[in-house]
Amino acid sequence: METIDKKPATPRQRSGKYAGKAASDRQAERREKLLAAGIKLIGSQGFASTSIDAVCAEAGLTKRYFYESFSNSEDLLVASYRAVTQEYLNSIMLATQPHMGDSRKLVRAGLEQAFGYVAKNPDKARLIMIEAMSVRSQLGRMYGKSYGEFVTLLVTFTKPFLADGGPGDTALEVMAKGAVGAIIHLCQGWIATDFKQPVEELVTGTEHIFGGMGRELGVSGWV
Amino acid sequence: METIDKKPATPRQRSGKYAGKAASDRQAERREKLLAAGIKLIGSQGFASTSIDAVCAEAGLTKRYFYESFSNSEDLLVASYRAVTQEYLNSIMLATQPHMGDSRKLVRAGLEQAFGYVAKNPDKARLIMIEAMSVRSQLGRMYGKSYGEFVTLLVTFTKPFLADGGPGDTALEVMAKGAVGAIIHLCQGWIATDFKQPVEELVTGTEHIFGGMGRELGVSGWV
DNA sequence: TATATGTGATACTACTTCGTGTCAAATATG
DNA sequence: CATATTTGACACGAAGTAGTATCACATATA
Repeated sequence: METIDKKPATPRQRSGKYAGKAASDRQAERREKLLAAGIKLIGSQGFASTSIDAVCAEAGLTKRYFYESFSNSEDLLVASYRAVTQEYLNSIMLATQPHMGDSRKLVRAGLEQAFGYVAKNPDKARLIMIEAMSVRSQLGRMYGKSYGEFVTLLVTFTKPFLADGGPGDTALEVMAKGAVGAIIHLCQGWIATDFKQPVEELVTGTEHIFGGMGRELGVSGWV
Repeated sequence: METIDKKPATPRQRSGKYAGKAASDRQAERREKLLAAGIKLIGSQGFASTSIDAVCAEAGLTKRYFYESFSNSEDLLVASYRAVTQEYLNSIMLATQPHMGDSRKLVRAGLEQAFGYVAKNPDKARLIMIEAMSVRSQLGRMYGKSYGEFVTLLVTFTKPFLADGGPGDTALEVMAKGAVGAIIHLCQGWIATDFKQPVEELVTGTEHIFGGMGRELGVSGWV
């Protein structure tokens, strides 16, 4: 019983194709479906009451494929968070692109998109602004990465308009973080009260916050 | 079998006292213990991973007494949130009391306490600034009540220093909400990164935000 | 056609937690 | 002492979920 004297017929070679698609494509497709389902469910029902089973049902897949792409539900939340944050930031960058020369127009366009996106995508907004907080273990990383990108975006936008003699870089960074916090907090309250307040009021109010910061920093056009 | 002919001996009268204390006192005492246990556990481990059993164990009581004071764990979270928020706001009011006449000193004292409290009470800060978000059903109410009090506090502080010709009341309110959001967001990031950044940097940076708002509003001493 | 692999439905185990119930010991009062 | 209430420890059922395993069927290749 020490040797195998008969090979199991023929060890067939397979390309990995199925339903006309390559294995990696099918896998990526499944991951996308799960991500979309996760965003929808977490954003609408909350992370705590979204089970893996429910996500799979929404995606039209089974648990096996969930664990193929994610190791647990927190993993899905983090992935969803990063995907939506990216989309959010991109949409803001796109909206501000035409106004890079005029700081006032830049701010207004940016804020209109920052609040407008939330109104148009309440589930996604809930996900990135509220539910993301649920993950203690990943919270630090999240702040470091995605919110950090938002802050970097703001600092990048500001620098070209900056005069000398304002606060140092450290203070500038804190101010940018604070500005991001102001927007997020206003959105959270807005979401929590079912978007009752007109978007225009939020934009205008936030514009004043940015205006004040512009004055404080000596930005041309605001002083 | 229609009449009861024999009274069950003597229907004793009891005052309700036990261990030398009145019933309502004992009950309030138990509630306090549970609240303290809840604040400690939710603040340190997070709401999601804090079970009612654990809270009872921490409080040295049993589940029966939990349900005597709270109807479920969310109820405890809401109560904890309100208690800590109250304490937080009171501590800020106390710290600013001596500087009501000088807007610059007022802002600095307020900010030092706003951030100082967080550093001194990380668990409580985590509770009110991070974990409180976990309760979808109560979120609206929270925003309406306790954060609203913070905003009101800010508007109240600002009004006496206000000149004419600034933005309207609606914008002022949005600005105040934004300012609260800036502080909260900075605290969240600070907590998430284990208080690495020096508190002085946060205070100074936030001071600039308030300074800018002061300029924008035409507050005397800031323009 | 025969075989290997991908797929989907579902079963299953292990675990946790909630909310309630039971029971004996401790304390107060007639 | 006898009785009623309060307390604490623990038991219990119901429900939900995570993660794994099983099995029949579909699809590709020699």
